[in-house]
Amino acid sequence: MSMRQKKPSAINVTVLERLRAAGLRPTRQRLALAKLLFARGHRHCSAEQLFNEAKGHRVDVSLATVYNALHDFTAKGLLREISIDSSSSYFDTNTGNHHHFYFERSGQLEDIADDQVSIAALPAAPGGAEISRVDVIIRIRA
Amino acid sequence: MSMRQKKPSAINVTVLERLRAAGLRPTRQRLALAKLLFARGHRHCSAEQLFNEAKGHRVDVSLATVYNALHDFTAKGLLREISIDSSSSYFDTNTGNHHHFYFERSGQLEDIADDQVSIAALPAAPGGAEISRVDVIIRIRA
DNA sequence: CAAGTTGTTTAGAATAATTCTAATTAGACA
DNA sequence: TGTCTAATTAGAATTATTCTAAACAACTTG
Ligand SMILES: [Mn+2]
Ligand SMILES: [Mn+2]
Ligand SMILES: [Zn+2]
Ligand SMILES: [Zn+2]
Repeated sequence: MSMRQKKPSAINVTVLERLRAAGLRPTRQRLALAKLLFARGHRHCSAEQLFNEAKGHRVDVSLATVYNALHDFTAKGLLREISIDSSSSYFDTNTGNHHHFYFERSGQLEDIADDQVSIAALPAAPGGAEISRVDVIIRIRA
Repeated sequence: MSMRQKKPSAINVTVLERLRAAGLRPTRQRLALAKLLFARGHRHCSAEQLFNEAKGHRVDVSLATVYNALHDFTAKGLLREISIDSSSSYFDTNTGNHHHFYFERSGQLEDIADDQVSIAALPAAPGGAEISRVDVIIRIRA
């Protein structure tokens, strides 16, 4: 009974399947990053944050790979990219319809469930163009 | 009757008064930039755009000054800064309540009058914090 | 399993928007 | 006009992000 054999845990299997289902090769780096991102609850995370978190967990991964993974995950619909503060963008593990509180002082984002906001009237897109999504951002001062 | 005396035009007087009213010294550079920004209709303008426009109008002004002016104008409420695309921020000459179409392909912004959007329900800010503003962005694909 | 193929990772350089520094210039106002 | 203070500027610095091209690893096929 070798100590080498590591049986993949439930969370690892889930993450691996998510990557495969998205058409992304489950590399060591992507698995580790996806685990950090998706292990528990929804989050809003910058590239730098994820990179530091990886370092903290002894996950050896380059910053370029963090950017690659975040963009690949976003392209496959596993993440949503949010640019609110021009200083850096956030990646949201919640890809469903929802909105945000933005705390101007701290730069934190907090989810607002879709049904908490009701938009009664919306103008038609000019020229009948297709709406890709509607973002509501409630900015909180201080 | 000297050709040197230049009587300030109506638009120049207006711009000068706006700067003074805001507590900003009406310098040659600020007057020229404010004229470009506020001369006609509302606009959404990046620093680079304004800088190039100034060059086109033979307004000799440094890029640092363009940034300084845009931030000073924003701090005094003459402009509103908008960060939608993480690649650069826009400055909006419309500082009243309104919302935006964002054309993902071109990066253009278009105003939506406040009364065209009706938000029936909004969650309370956590901890009774003060809402500084609510932004609605309708993203248009293609 | 052993290629062979293709996608991924990476260090480090490059890019680009923005900010900073420190020296010069120019409004304001007595 | 002279003094004071704020604004402008060139150019360097900063910072998030992207690019390059070489090494590597996952997948496929035989
Ligand atoms: Mn991005
Ligand atoms: Mn800014
Ligand atoms: Zn979210
Ligand atoms: Zn606007």
